[in-house]
Amino acid sequence: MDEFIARGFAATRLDDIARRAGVAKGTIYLHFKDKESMFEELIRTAIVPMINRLWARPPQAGASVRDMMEAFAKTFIEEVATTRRGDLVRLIVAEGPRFPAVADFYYREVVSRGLAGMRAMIELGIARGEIKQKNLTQFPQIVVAPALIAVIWQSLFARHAPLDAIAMFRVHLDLIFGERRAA
Amino acid sequence: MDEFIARGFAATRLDDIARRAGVAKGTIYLHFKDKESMFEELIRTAIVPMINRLWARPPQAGASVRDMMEAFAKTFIEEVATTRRGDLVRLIVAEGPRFPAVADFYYREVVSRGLAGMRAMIELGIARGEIKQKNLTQFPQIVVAPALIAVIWQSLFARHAPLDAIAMFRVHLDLIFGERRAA
Amino acid sequence: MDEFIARGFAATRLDDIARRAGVAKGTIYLHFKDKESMFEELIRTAIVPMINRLWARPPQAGASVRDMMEAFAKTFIEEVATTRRGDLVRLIVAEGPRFPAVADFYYREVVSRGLAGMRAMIELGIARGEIKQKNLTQFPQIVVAPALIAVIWQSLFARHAPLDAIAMFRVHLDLIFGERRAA
Amino acid sequence: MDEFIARGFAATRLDDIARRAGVAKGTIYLHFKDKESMFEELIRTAIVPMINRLWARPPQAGASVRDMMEAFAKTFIEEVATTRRGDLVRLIVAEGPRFPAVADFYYREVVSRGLAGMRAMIELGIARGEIKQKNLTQFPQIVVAPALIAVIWQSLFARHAPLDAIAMFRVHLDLIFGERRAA
DNA sequence: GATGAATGAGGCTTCATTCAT
DNA sequence: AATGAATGAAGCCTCATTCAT
Repeated sequence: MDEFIARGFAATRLDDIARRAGVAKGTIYLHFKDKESMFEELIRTAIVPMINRLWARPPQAGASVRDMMEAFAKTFIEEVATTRRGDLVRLIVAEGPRFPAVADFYYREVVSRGLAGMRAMIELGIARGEIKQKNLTQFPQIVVAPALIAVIWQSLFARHAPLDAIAMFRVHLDLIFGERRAA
Repeated sequence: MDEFIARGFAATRLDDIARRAGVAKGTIYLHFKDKESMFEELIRTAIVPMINRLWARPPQAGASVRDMMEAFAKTFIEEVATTRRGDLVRLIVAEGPRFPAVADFYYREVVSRGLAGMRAMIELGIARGEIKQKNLTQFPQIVVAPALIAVIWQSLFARHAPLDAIAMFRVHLDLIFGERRAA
Repeated sequence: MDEFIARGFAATRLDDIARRAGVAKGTIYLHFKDKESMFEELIRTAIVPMINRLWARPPQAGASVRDMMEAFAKTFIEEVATTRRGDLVRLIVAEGPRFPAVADFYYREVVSRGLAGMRAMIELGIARGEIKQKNLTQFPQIVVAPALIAVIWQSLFARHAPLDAIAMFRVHLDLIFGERRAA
Repeated sequence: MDEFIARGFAATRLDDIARRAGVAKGTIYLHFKDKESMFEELIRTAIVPMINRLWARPPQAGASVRDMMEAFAKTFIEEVATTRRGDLVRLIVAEGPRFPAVADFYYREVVSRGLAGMRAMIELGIARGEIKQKNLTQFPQIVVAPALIAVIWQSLFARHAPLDAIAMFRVHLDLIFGERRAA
């Protein structure tokens, strides 16, 4: 997987994968039909731990919705955006159009579920009066958008200008929940 | 360019490019040193019209900052996100890490300039009292984030669930400027 | 090697080499980095048996220096000049300037060693009184020169006028040792 | 011609020839049928001035045969062996087997004529009593051999060990004419 | 006559895939 | 089950040759 992440599907050689995996090239074909299906299966299995990381920290009992979202964002940024898992997301964006099976799987397992969870949180926020804006429910993507920006920024522009993703996300939450009084 | 967008750098064959361009394979090498520099130069020249499209419609005289941002977003979504130019952005995200020259150029010409322009608009909005939240100035990325989401959604998930990018952006602007009273 | 000898480096096709070797084209690259290093390595390994042939027949115990030189020349002409090994020498002359590594190796392994051996023989000849001319020690090349002529003549002019290389060398030895009384 | 000498037939590009000649590539085809015939014709025309150089200095009236040969060798070494014309000889040795027309022409115009001239000189030397060894007449190649060695040495081994070709030729002439008493 | 842009055949090299061991 | 040497299709690139201007 690391090889695919570093070089993309086409530029990754089975030779390198085999060496990295510590097996012979032929052995790969005992587990996968060909390079394409290996790529698809690897992505699938790599996504699972990412999902687990994301949903690992359950919201605390008495937490505000804002705290929950902030905790979620913190997890995402620390566990995904700034790690190799973030490049996994970029890899999916990069190869998705040529691997519909990958895009499908990612949509089903990550995107739609993530958005559903986010929508639930928004509705809770509205119900509790923390969130004023009702129509946000229609577009939970908006809440997540800066997190995706962070992922892309990290691998494309970090060396031009570092981005404090957590600070950015706090400002974003200020938009949604209103600014906090004290820092 | 269309070939690169459709297949990515590595999977694109010079044969196809030549056929599409209506020239012989050898002719390509009268214009480009090799496949890599062709890719980089094509991207560079393809970005320019995209920039022009984006900054083509000047803000109207008496317009509010929100109107300006909405107009900008509309332009972006209509001229970029829902066209082949959007795939160009995705291509840059996909190949950027392996083509630093491309990422650099994109950062310099599009990202840093775009963010600077956006920051200026935010400051104007704050000065005019349209925008309450002062710290938004630090992260103009937040304003643009849903637009990027729209680009990615378009080419990865559109067939699973269509996304009304303009409506999404309006909701996002509601967060920044406060909800409008009437539709 | 035969292909390189027959056509020179540039005009030799890997296709032909592979076919002649009875392997697929790709197999070549399991043994050599590229065409150039294959050429250099092949030449190196082809020179070794040539050297062995040359130094194979040890000078007989009671032989005169002239006999030793004549035996050496006979070996060279029979084993090199009139065989494919002679074309190897011509190949080195032809491609040497463009393959310094080849020229270097040939100088080290064949030329400098050969000249050293020849110089030793000349000194022995002088010590024994067989050779009158002392300054010949400075240029052992002179002794070998007709042998090289024979190699070149063989592949360039043999069909215009055959050359009896051994007879020529005997005349040359007559210059060095003085004419023999009987045939 | 310089391009062919520097790189050999196959590795020389018509592009470079045209640039060096200060004409366009197409213009070459107004003068030559193709690359091969251009090579052959260029070699032919390049050989002519070499021949002229060689036979330019006529033997002086009262000169001894040894003086004549020494003058000839001096001319050859100064005008051919140590100049680009020497590489022309090496080029012919290199490409001759693949360009029979070249080898033929060279044999006819240079080799056979040169050997005939040399044989005449030898006979004169024998008639005058300068040369003792009668059978040298059969192999005038022997007289010329060190000159050819000098040419090859120059382009292959000069940087390993410089060779004083004129001194070598004098030693060689000592073999033929007997050593001179004083230097 | 001269040009040089365009051509496309052909060469070198890579690498996914196979299969005898 | 595992190996890795061998394969050969396919891609990039070069360059002799052509031909419209």
